[in-house]
Amino acid sequence: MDKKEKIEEIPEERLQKLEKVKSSGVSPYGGRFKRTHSIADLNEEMEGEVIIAGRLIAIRKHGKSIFFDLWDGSAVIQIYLNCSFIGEEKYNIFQEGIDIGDFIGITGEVFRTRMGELSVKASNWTLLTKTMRPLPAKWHGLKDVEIKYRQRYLDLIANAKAREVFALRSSLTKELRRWLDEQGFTEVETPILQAIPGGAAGKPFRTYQDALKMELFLRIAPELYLKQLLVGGEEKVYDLNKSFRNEGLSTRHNPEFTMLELYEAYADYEYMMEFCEKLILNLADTILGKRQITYQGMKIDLSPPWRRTTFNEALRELYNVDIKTEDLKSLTQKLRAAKVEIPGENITRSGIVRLLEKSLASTFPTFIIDYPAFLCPLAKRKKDNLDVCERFELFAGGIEIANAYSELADPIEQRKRLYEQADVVDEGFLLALEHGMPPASGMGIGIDRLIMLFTDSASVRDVILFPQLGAVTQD
RNA sequence: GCCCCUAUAGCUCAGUUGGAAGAGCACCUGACUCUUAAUCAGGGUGUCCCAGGUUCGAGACCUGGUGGGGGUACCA
Repeated sequence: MDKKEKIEEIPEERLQKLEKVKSSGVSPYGGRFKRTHSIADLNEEMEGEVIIAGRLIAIRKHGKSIFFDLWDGSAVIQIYLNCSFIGEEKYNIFQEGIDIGDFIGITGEVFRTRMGELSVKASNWTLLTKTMRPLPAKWHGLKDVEIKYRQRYLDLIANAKAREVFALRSSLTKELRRWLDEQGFTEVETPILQAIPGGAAGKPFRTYQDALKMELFLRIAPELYLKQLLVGGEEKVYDLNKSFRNEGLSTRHNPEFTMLELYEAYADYEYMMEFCEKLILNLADTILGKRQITYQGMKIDLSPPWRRTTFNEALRELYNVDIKTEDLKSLTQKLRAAKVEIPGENITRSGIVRLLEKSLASTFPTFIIDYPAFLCPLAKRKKDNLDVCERFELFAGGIEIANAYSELADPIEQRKRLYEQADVVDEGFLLALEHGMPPASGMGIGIDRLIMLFTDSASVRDVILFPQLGAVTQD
């Protein structure tokens, strides 16, 4: 597809209008434009002229006068363009050459129309950008989800809900950083390109470093590096990170996703549960201003303390199985007997998580605690029950939100447990542990999922500006 | 990976048992100096996702493919 063909795709009438404004001596693309106000700033008491700019989003032509709506991201205001006031030449160029979608600068006085609408009576207008394609939707909104995701800018123009979600996302991460700083945490950055991806079970993306002639992987989690910082003397660290997992996509999984991972020395998972409550409640209070939320029709009360139930209790309650006395195989058999569909040989960690997710679509956030040790190789075992680890996961609205544990600091046991699960292990991490890591607890929070919960979004794609989609066909 | 649903105008959608591609808005032409989903008169602007097949005839039926959605699997 060459450039010439691309130009031919632009609607003919837009090309004609472009020529029309050019031949009238109006530049179709402006430059720096000094505004005196944002549109939201405007009010009736203003004296003299204001200068504003924005995108023309609706127009009502009346022969010798035109009303149109100008939007600048802060607000919308009506502009009144009058032929005899602004002059016939300027009026006619506007009338013939300007479209919905164009960016316009306006100079004029604020006034109220007979119908009572706050407006600006234009004494001059400036074309700032000519638009070559029509904007979608006026009052249908934009519904085509593929266009929403591929051309997010159109979604942001057409749908207030989309603007709200991403504004909330921005203020949430901002407040998260502010609060963590207030708690004495240090924000750090850890490698995205890793030679041995660790800290989680996901399948990594592969890449290649030419200069070093080595295969590298995009990280699946920052965990092993953050723990090395504890060895190095940091006591409270976090990495608000993008991690990457080369697996199937779903309403809850995007291949690249945002996660908060934090570690605190001298803490354990009991402490971390309280910390988790405080962290999420602070966000709910400051960002949402409430603790009662609705997610996909479920009313959820965030008031603390949140329910805690052990992994074993949860499974016993739901399926009458007791993992204390069974291994993975008999657990799988019992669950099958309880009519749980389990493909493959044995149930997996994520299979169990999904069972819990489904059954915990409850009205309270719930900590599932004390997981079987074989499900968490990086967590510390409980003193009084070595088959179980000090780990919790937080579920709310049927979504897995957080995952945390008391960290395993024993390098000998850590080496054993990692090699039980994988052939290639990050020896650098084990070497660090051998130099001594203080007792600590760490937690990961799925930021995309937390935003889903806070914005009542059904899909993770609705809270990620540019979610991963398939290839566009070029036929 | 597997199963189900889905793709028609710029947008939102209709299209009957297979028989001349439609509506509203947008857009274009004209009228109109306080409208706000402006109004009035006129105009259809289309690779019916793609490639085959069945048929006298396919937007519709069949096969394969692609994109999208949902479910399921993988995600210590």
